[in-house]
Amino acid sequence: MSETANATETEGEPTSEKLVELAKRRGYFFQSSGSYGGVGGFYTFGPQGAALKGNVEDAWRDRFAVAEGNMEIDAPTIMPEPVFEASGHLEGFDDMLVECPDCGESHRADHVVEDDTEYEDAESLPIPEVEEVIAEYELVCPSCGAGLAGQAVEAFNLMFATNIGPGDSQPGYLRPETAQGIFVEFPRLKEYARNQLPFGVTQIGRAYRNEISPRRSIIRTREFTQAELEYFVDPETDEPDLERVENVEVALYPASEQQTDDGEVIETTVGAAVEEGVIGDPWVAYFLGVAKPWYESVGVDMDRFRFRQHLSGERAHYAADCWDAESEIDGNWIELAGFAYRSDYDLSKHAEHSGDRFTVFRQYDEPKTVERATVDPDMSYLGPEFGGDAQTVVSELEALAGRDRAAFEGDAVEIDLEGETREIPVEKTGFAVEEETIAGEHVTPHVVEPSFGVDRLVYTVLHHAYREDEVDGEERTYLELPPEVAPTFVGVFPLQNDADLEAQADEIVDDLREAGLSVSYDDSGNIGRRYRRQDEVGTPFCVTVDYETIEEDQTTVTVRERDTTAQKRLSVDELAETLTAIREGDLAFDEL
RNA sequence: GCGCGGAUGGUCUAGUGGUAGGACCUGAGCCUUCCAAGCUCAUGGCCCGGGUUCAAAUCCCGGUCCGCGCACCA
Repeated sequence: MSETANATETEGEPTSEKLVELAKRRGYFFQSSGSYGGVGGFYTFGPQGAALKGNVEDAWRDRFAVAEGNMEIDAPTIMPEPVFEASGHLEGFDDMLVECPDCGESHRADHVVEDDTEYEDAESLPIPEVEEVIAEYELVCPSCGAGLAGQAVEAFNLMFATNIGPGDSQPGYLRPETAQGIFVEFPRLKEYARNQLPFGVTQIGRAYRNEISPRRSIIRTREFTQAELEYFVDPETDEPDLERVENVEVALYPASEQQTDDGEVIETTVGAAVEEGVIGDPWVAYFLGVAKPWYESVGVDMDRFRFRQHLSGERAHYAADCWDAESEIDGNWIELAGFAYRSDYDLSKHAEHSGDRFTVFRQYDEPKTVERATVDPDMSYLGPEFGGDAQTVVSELEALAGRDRAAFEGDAVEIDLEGETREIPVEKTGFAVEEETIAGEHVTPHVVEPSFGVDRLVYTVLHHAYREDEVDGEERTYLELPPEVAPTFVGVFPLQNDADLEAQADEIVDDLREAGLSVSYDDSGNIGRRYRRQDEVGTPFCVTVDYETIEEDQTTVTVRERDTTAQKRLSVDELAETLTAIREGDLAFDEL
């Protein structure tokens, strides 16, 4: 796979340019709203692209939801403002930009302030204050040195804002990641998991970011598809089953290697990487081990694939360890997925903001018995006695019972009420020491988050599948897509314009479609042209009906394989069955 | 958001102040017993707006979009 791949990389225009052209021409993807001049950062997947993307999503679902025993949900793309107040996107997703009046460069205003003043967390300052600081310190443009005083600082939030319902009473935002839709519904989702940790919830869907500068076709867009898994674990008791992935070979690029000049990618196994502490968190290691063979199965070239650890500065403060899956495109590494241990950050934030309970009850092996001091004050006494302060008195009594049981040993208990010491007869407090059985405790689960970018993966799969070779002296372009994800699985052709051949071919098309295969019928031009057409969209097999097919008793057709152009004769009766087996990966063309 | 470069049929491209040509693709037909062959015919285009001009696809300005660099990428 890799030899031809590298050959196509070495000369001529970059594969990306040829691929983008092919994608446009053959219906993989193209810029949206072209008739209206186009709009930056939005792409439409054409017939081939939509099928490929759908197949990739199905493969992801099979592996990360079905095979892992996780549950999939489908949440809205619009959520109300409080969700993003809790998640931190409303504030943290906001960049402050200031433009230089001389050279026109835009800079992060908070960075300018932090670099040249004693302020350390300028991002949290309100904008007018940042403007004042810039004026006060006479800060200058980092590029050209011109004064920035008096320049407006603009807030730029990467979330798309909208209004829910008529008027502007309820602001909402298009989600900048699919994850919040899972976190927000946690209290209900944990019920579906029967309150048992660990459990995982997946979601495949669109997310939106109003990027300042979308780039490089579908690699960085404003609307994109994510496939995310939020795996909820009990941080004290749950451990991944590393044995299942310990022998998976991985290429790791740890932070320590990135920080040296001649840092190298380490070829190792998941098991060894955990043992040697290269991967800090075993859950992250587990999912790296699941992801690697999966990426290979959908067509990512493993010679152009690695896991890169985030540098400490790159990592969110709550994340213990974070790795990205990366693929190489024309010499550049792009992020395909992130694997982060997010601790209880997300659930705690939503618990705090919503007031709902984002915990799971962890039952002790043995119930614990504890003594607890309680009060049950006689309000018919406290009310008349203390009037409006009665509730304060109750609170004081409760607190006192918790911290100083001995205070209730006499006939009266003393409490402090606004600096004044007051006495209350113990018999009126309802003081009691009770034995209580505690069966367990409420735990906020920690979250392990493998988060996949689907569009970038589709791009990588196409890019890594792109091939140029020669057949009988003629140049050929083809996509070496794995049969499992190829948008069209088989082309069916009559050898020539001939009513009998066409009739037989039609019948075969019906049979194959009935068997659930994606079939393309083509009877135009000569046979070679039709093969090349299918090669270019990556159709793995072509079936040709010739005169032998209709003359013989035992009807056969030729089946031609895309990558080698080799042909074999197969009986029509077993055609659907054989091709289905190949698509399922149970049979190889070579074995026919 | 800034700087540089670009935008001509579906795709790739030639070109000039007087509204455009090629190649491939696509469709119809002929030919053709397995790899982009040949022949005939057909469809289809100057990114948008303004300005200069008798006349603008061409020159100028603005915008949109694309590529690259800077910045950004929670």
